[in-house]
Amino acid sequence: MTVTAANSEVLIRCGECPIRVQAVCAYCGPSELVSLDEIKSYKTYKPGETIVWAGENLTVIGSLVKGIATLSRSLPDGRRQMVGLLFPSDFIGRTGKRVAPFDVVATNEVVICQFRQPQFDQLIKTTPSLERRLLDMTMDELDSAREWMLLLGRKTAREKIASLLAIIARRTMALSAASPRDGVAFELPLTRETMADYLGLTIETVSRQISALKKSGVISLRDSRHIVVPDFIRLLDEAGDDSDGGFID
Amino acid sequence: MTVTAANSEVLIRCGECPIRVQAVCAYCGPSELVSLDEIKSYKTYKPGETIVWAGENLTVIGSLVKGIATLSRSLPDGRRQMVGLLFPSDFIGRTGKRVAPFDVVATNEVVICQFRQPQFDQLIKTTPSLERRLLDMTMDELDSAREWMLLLGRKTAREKIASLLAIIARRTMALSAASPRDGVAFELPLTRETMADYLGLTIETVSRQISALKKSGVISLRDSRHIVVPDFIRLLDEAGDDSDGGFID
DNA sequence: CGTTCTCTTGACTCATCTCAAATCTGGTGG
DNA sequence: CCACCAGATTTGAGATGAGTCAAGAGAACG
Repeated sequence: MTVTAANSEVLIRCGECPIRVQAVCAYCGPSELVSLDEIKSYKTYKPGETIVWAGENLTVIGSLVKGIATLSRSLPDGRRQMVGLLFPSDFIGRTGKRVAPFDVVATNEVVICQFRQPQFDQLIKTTPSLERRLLDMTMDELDSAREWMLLLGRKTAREKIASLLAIIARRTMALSAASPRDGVAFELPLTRETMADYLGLTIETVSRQISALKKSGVISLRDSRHIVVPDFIRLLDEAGDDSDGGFID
Repeated sequence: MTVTAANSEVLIRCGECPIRVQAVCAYCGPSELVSLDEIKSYKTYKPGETIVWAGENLTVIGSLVKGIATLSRSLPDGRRQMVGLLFPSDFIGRTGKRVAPFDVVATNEVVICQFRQPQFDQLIKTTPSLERRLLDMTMDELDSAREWMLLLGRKTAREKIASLLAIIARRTMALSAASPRDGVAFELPLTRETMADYLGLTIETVSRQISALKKSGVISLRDSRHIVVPDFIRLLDEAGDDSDGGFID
């Protein structure tokens, strides 16, 4: 209904939405989708644009439809830690909370299916299928956050890099249905700086460890953003997890 | 109903339960409590006992009633990271998941109000007040986990120690309604090793940083487990957060 | 009063950070 | 097409914070 002039986007019906089966609305039936349709609007954010400021009023609630956004938080002197990566279908915002605990920043062009605040809060109270889906998604995120805590607290720089590459490689493999022993190639959707913020390292250490993994033959680079992994199992070994634990699910 | 012989405990009615107003059952009405009463039983765990093993079948679902438990995960070579601390009223377990992602270990004598698995899964589907409370609790835990990621990834050893002490001090102050400029004294409920596992440090570094904070006059020790904080604001400064952000809520 | 566990402290090592410079990349305008 | 520039990345050299190894001091317990 209300569509901001600057950031408007083609309207999509929920029925044709690309993230429909995974987003917060995944368990909704047709009539519930109609209710959602009434309170949603699409907003587009430019690369680098801050969608939510930590400490400010949390006004944005919705589903990420397209693009990648980062969740992060900084110390007063500028040290920054990413605490989450948001992909299409991930939920942004929190019901019943006024102050945003973290920054949300668009890394590339991002489209959000944004719900109007009071209406959404109301809707979720009367729609168990919404609430259940949100609970499942939140629990999954909690598990990944805790997994990441293990990485941040206990892994070496080399293991951190290997873990991150393994996660991205696995997502790529899942899409192409390749076997672990085949090679995988993918494009890094992150700059060295974003990787550093994610892993709790400096840019220089990230760069050095990538070079070291290249020298060991664990990976090879076409250019700085295109990684080739000849043996996925080898990469997993470098990540330090049990070969069947952690990141395999 | 079913009470294990070895670990039995005095039965409590939900109405007289000490954690009633904060636990997963907080939003339940009287009739819903009756349903819970029918599928719950109390179990006691000894200090050091592992309540749930990571990677094993997740059979325990319930509320921590008494004691403190830790959530942690280890790398194959033994490096361990705590990913959560469970206090009375915290929820243990996860609906609809077979494999436990983390170890749950009792640090002292722990009592759990344990629900029978299939019945609880069923109950939560038909009881919105349970589901809503669980969603709120899970979101709070997700926020704290992410807060902790900032600590693990970006804080120095001294800041990590100060942050942990600040959290415990604040909880103590909240109970006694003391003002920040007053002195606070409390007993550490954790060993140096548990603190190290929590903060992503070694025992020796924990010990050294506590000594350093003592030498700076930020804290003083009666003995190794009894901390006195003469000026809470000073402690917060050492924690590195914005003085009004982060751990104040 | 040993025994055992927790905690502290010292000396040294090493991984990661810091500071600095070089290289590479893509884009812009002439 | 080329020169130039700004941003991203790599690499080097040195500093340092935290880990490792080892020993000693308390405290708790039987």
